Amino acid sequence: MYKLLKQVEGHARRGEFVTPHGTVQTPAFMNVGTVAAIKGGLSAKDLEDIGCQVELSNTYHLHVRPGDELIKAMGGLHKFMTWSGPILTDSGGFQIFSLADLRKITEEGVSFHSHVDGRKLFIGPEQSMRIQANLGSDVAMAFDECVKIPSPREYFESSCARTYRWLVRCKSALAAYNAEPDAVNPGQMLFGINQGGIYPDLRVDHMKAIAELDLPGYAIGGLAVGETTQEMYDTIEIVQEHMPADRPRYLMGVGTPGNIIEGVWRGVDLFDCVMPARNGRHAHLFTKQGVINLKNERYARDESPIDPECGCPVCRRYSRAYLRHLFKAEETLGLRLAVMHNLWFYNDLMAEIRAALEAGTFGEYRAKYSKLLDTRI
RNA sequence: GGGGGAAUUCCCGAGUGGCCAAAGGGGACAGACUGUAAAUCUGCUGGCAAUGCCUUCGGUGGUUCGAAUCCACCUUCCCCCA
Repeated sequence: MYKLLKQVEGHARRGEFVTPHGTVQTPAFMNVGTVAAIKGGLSAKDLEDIGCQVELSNTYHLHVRPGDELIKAMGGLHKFMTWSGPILTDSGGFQIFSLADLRKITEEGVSFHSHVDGRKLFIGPEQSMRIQANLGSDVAMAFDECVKIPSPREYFESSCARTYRWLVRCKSALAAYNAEPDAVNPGQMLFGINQGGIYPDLRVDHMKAIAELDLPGYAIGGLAVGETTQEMYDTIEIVQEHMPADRPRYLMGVGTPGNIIEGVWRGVDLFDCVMPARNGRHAHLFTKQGVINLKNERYARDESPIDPECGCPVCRRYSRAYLRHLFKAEETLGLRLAVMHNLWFYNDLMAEIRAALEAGTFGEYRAKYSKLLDTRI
């Protein structure tokens, strides 16, 4: 359930999203732990410490290993990973894009060759819903096809139509699975996903069609996969007008801090991205002054924290020089601390955005930070 | 005392007459990363007025049209025998 608290400048919204495992203050960033772990060595406890509201895991990856049946037998994903807050699971649709060389699509669904051991596995709408029901996440994402940009318009047309048919199947399958007596999380919600590349008419037609299915939330998918940043922003702007205002809006896989500010400006409530974790592991750190690469020689004797304006546990204690040393020495502590800082930065960014929305100063906040935060310094 | 082997560009190491500014690896330096096959991948690593030129393969001298590569001596290091 989504409650709009305040509609402000642009299309930006301050709201609350209620899930079976707690209420999410939106706009919010969802922290990506694909295999029920934040890469870089963060625990569920760490997620609590860095202000994470929602954890995100992946259907395909957890199905491959350790198996969704096993997780169900262990009491569901929340209990398994000891995260008691909201969890959203992605459907495996993104793997149609990212594992393009290992899969084949048909109307029924997608057969993958496991990236782990090569074995064949089939995921269609019903399988994706079954897996997500077994995991017991609070939000199950529809099984969609994330199509690379550029692709021929005809491909987007047929893919969108198929993704719509898959969504109808997802809706009835998930309802059935969650009505079973041993359902892990009977209150699990299904979000539909809009596709259509950067073709405005395809995007709008698809959005209108899936909106009629009256789902608890909607996502914009298929962006940040090859188009320009401006095309991405334009697409969000065009689609958001047709997204139900009383449901949460989720921009999948996006993005940089600047992308998030611009997404909020265009009415998005939920975000997720691997960037803070992956780039953190690569010593690429976000600060209020811009982005730094901690491996650069100029930080070798820098006694200051990663970001003087940051209040995270890492910045309160360690110097750039020490963290750089950890990276150069390939100590895993460096990865952990860097990811911790970056995720804190993202969650803190969202808190600042929410505060600015409440104070009516988001326009100024956007003007100050939208470009600055993505700039390499 | 006698015999044998080795010295290569930041490091290790290939190279035994021209295709060598010199393989490969490491390190260093830098870049990429957006619903995670990513603690990964890419570039770069003698100098310069740069489709070419200069300096460089322990040192000095020599052979040759041409030497990191062949010869002589020197220096240093390693191994074996006494």
